[in-house]
Amino acid sequence: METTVKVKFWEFLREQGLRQTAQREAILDLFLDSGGHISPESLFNTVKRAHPHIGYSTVYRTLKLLAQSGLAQEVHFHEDQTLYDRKSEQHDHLVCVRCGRVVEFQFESVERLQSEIARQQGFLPQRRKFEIYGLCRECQQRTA
Amino acid sequence: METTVKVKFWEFLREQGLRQTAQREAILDLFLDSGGHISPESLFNTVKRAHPHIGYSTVYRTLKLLAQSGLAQEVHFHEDQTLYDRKSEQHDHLVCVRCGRVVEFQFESVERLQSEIARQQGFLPQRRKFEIYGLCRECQQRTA
DNA sequence: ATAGATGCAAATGTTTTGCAGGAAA
DNA sequence: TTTCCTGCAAAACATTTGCATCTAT
Repeated sequence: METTVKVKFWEFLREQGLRQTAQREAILDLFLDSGGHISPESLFNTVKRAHPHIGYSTVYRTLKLLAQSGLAQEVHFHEDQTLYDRKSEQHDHLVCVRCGRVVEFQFESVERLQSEIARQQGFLPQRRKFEIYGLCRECQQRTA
Repeated sequence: METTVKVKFWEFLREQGLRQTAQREAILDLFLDSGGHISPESLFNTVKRAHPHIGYSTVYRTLKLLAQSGLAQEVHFHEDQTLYDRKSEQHDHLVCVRCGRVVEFQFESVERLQSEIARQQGFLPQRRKFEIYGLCRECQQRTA
């Protein structure tokens, strides 16, 4: 079933007149394996094992393509580094400030609240960022 | 009443064994005048008028101090630049993706939703980011 | 054959740091 | 006077770009 995602990316490339390459495939595979929330840096370090000569630029460029194709989404939990998240339905995140763990959640009520607030202020909402930062269960125990 | 805020900053500095300087005062004044959401860059450009020899580093360092003192808060609406927002109660933002306008809002229900979601996942919430991106009223008209 | 893709090195933009001289306490 | 600040230039980062060389189509 990951195959389906892969095929979508190849289709996207074809539509854009772009090419299917070994590097792009390796990067896509790692991105999918990661289960989401991967940084260009760690992806680069991993992909180097299979492609020792690959450059950072190829990783960055491919990740941008994944974002354009709609398969990935850029997120910014840790201020100065971009992570790439697997795109599914609109969802939000809980981020542990100690261990960095990220848990996704999806609540109807967030959606409703967003529409409601935007309407009141005359905004036409397009997307949102809802991130709750705190301590996950494990880190609470290690602290207390 | 801005004076009160200023006094708080001087107190903070004194407690930390730090000093009150003309540059810090100029930066604080501009930060307060801006009404929030100011970038180091624009603050630097403005403060240069009164202090032609001031350096970027002084601006950055002072803004960090303001954040540490609890008077300011770093926010990241536009991916690659940090803005400094005046810290008041926890509040959230609507950001216009076209003109960059930022509107703050404060809804009891966001607070409740945050607690509810965190509880369900076993997180101890500390802070959040809730930003709705879209078109403000004016930009909708210019588009449609 | 031809438009694209790659890898490298150099450039970018933002933020930080080292340091010598200057100022607040 | 002592400790902290400042401004400058240089360093650090993450990310992007120019370009000559390769490669998928």
